[in-house]
Amino acid sequence: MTGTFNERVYDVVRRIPRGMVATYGQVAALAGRPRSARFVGFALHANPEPGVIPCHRVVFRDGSLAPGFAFGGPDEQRRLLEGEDVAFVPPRDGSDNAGAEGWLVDLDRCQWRA
DNA sequence: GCAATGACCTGCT
DNA sequence: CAGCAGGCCATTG
Repeated sequence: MTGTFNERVYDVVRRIPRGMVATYGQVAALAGRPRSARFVGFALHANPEPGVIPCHRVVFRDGSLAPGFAFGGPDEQRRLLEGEDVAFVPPRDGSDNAGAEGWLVDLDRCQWRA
């Protein structure tokens, strides 16, 4: 189990500081597989260590969250991000928002950079 | 043990 | 400008 791409993803997500969010592509890139963002979601879905891996800090490239697949519900995910001082912004015109309540994370201010 | 799918992203037509 | 297809590793049935 150790030394797998999946484990590397958990390590990156776990390194995300509070109040910051990372995108799947970014986590995948930091994990060493910029073209394997799909498996990042798979890894988080497996979530072998809940409470240790802040899956709610991982969002899409657009800043939207994962509707229906959140650990406890999209409403809970947005609530957690707000509780961590994460900046939320209304959806821009022209962008289809698939997030919770149509609120997107302000990647310009809260996107975690290595 | 084999086969198919999976919270995505990027590039090309 | 918009739509379509491909790519990668691991987990589950």
